[in-house]
Parts: sequence; C-alpha cells; structure tokens
Amino acid sequence: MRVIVARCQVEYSGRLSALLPEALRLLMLKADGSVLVHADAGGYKPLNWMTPPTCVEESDGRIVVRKLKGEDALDIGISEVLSDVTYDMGSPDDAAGLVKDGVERDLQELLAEQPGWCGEGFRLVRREWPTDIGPVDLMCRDDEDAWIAVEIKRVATIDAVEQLHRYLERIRLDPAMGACRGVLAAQVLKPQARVLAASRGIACVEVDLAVLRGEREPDLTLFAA
Amino acid sequence: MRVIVARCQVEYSGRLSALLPEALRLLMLKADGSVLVHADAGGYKPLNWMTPPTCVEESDGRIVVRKLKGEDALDIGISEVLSDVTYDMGSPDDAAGLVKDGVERDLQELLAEQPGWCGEGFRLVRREWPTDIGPVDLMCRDDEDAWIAVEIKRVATIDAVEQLHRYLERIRLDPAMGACRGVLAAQVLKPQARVLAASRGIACVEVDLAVLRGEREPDLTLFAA
DNA sequence: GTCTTTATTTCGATT
DNA sequence: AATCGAAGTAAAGAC
Repeated sequence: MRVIVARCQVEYSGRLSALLPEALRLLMLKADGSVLVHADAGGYKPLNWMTPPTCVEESDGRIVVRKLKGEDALDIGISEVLSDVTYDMGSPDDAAGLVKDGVERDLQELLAEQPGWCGEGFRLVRREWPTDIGPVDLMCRDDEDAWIAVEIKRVATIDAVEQLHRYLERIRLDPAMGACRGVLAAQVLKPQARVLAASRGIACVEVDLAVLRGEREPDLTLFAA
Repeated sequence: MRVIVARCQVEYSGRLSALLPEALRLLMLKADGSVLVHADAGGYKPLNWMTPPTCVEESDGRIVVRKLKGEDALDIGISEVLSDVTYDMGSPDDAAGLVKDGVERDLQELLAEQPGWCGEGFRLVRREWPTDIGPVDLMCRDDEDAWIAVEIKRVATIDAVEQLHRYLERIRLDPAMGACRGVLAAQVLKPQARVLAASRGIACVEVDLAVLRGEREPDLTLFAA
C-alpha cells in the first residue's frame, strides 16, 4: 500500500462530475488497484475514489486513475507532497479473515430454528421457499395448518413490505395457498414499513438477536398489560 | 489526522460482532473522531470503522473507540507499529468544497426544463407535486390535457416502479386525475424494473444527460427502423 | 459474464 | 432528534 499525504486537487468524471478543490488530503493506493482520497474529516467515506480494476498513470505531480472498463477517471493534481511511503502489507487477501456475526443470514438461521418467534404455533416447512421471482426466507404453517410466508430483514423498510407483498401475490396463485399470510420479521422496523404492512395485511414482528440466542430474557413487561 | 501502519487485530461489537485477525493494516484516526481500519485490498470500504461522534481511549498497544451514544465499540489490539504519524491538515471542513454535478437533482432540473423527453407533447405543471405520501418529481399534462406523473431516478430499480405505483394509487383517488398515467425516467433502467413497469402499466424512458444538455445528439438510429 | 440483494450501508435533507 | 430517500452507493452472491 502506498500512502501519500499531499496538497492536491481532484477531479472525477464518469457517472457524474465532481471537483475537489486543493487542500491537504491523504491518498491511498492499494495493492488491488483501489485509490482513495480522504480528508481529515467526513467519516467513513473517501471524498473521491476509484474501485478496481483500475489503471494508474503517474507523471510529475499528477496521478490519473482510470477504470479499465468504462470512461470513469480520477485526475489528481498534486502541488505539495508531505509524505509518500509504500508499505508491503503481505498477501492482499487478508481481508478474507474478517468474520461477521449477526448479519441477516444469522438472523434467518436463528428464526428457522425457532419459528415460534415469528408467530404463535409456527413451524418451519422450508427455508428459501422458491417462487418465480425469488425465494421467500421462511415458509411456515401454524396450528391450523395455515400457510405463512416470512420475510426477514435486519432493518425492515417500506421496500421489504413491497418485496413480501410481491411474493404473496405469486404464492397465492396456487389454489392450495390462496390464503397464505405474510409476516415481516426484523431487528429494526421502520415506522413507514409498519404502516404499509398494516395496509397490506402483513403482520410485523420485531426480534431481538440476544433473546433468540437465549442470552437475554424477552421483555415480557411489554405484553403483560 | 493520525495515520498508523501496524500489525493489529480488531474486534467490533454493536449492531453485529466482527472479528478481524491479526495482520498489517492502516489505521486512520480523523480529526472529527472517525476511525478507519483499511487493508491493502478490498477497495473502497474499511474492514472496520467507527463514525463520529466517538470517544477514543488509548493505552499501551491498544486503542478502544466507543460511540458516544450506544454500545458500539471498536477494540484494536496492536502488536507491532511500523509507522505512526500525525498530520495537521487544516480546517477539517475542507470536505465541504466537494462539488458534484450530475446527481438526481440535476437530472430532475433538466427534465423539468424539457419535459418533452419524458413523453410526446408533455408540458410541466409542477415539480415536486405533493401527495400525502411524498412528492412526485414531475407532474405533467400532454396535448390532450391528460395527466402524467413522472418519477426520476439516476438508476431505476424495481423499487422505483413500486414508488411511482404508490403515488399513482393516491393521485388517482382524485376524480379529476383518475386516469393519471405514470412515466419512469432514468439514466439507467434495470431490466426487472422495465418488466414490472410494463405489468403495472407504467411507461419507461431512458434519458441521456449529455443529450439533455445539448452536448450530444440523440441516437436517432435506434428509433429509425 | 449479468443481475439481484445486502450493508455495522453512509449521508444529507426535511419534519 | 427522528425519519426518509439518494448514493459515482460498493460488494457479495445467485444464475
């Protein structure tokens, strides 16, 4: 990785045009061809960037980064260099070592094991139930053998409601499942999603990862009215 | 900005858990409290990060970053430091200087000036036409005074079709606009969006920013069959 | 390859 | 402060 701290001006052209006036920035040129321009503020995002695959040309006081395919270009004009160091950071695929736990996939696994959190008496029929427009996360049946399609999200927005609604439209074409209900299960449910779900006759369930794992007791006081 | 190149291990806990095994990384500690952990590959995204407002504690060989509000924490264990330099990069709000051109807003302005690109004989009645679930980008009428709601996207996905469909449901409740049509205008139209739009009776128009600006002639050969 | 879905999405604007 | 929608979304997974 090459790390440059320099006074520079950056111009991006491609999907849109962006002009970054001259100031001190940090430039990162990664081994995989990524180029990032960071300011000393602004958080997570680079001000300008180019993702691989790229082609980097360097001439005196200027670095031009082009996308191999397409017309995107990043033109960095450097007026003063404070530091310019290259580090050998070993195999560039160390990123593969990152292990995450608690993403949507994990939530789906936990709910597949304990479908009762999605609704009273639910039992799992199948995970990733196929429809012609994509798979439904969980297909369940209840005590009375009624069908319920469950859509799982970490954060459920209005889009999740529409997605489940589209699935339900397809599923209900099958006469045997004409009465299939829908349940939207999520760690966080946006208010608009609740409203639209109600108007579409879709039930909402907010689930707590720690409770699903048995690491915390459900907050029964909420329902003990 | 403080830039550290070090062999380190990182643990994130909060919305999810993430464990990053020990390897050489670049750590960025920005003036605004942002902390980013980058590998020498993996493009745009940091492997781990924390956005402001944060609180950074440093003890020997360890940096702990906490979100001021909430339980998110980033625990960085450093085993070997190759470089640790702090730069004064001036006022941290230099990022404000970034000027973008060609975002959805610009597309909306251009189409408002030249609604004819959205459909034959269209004239603009109002931009940001209000409905009770949000504003429609453009409301137009055609030669026969029929109403058309236009939704504008840079990239139109299936969600854009649903969004316009929801608007149309509301608009058509008004008896005077019961026949209001819908047009989805975008620089890029995803295939699924076209299909769903067709089934919802919504027309699609792909627009070219350069053509709208008169910088390029429309590719008439496409239509000159 | 193309296309779809997820994301610790982040980020800004608006209420 | 909460909420909503855009993003040069990027990146991973499915087909």
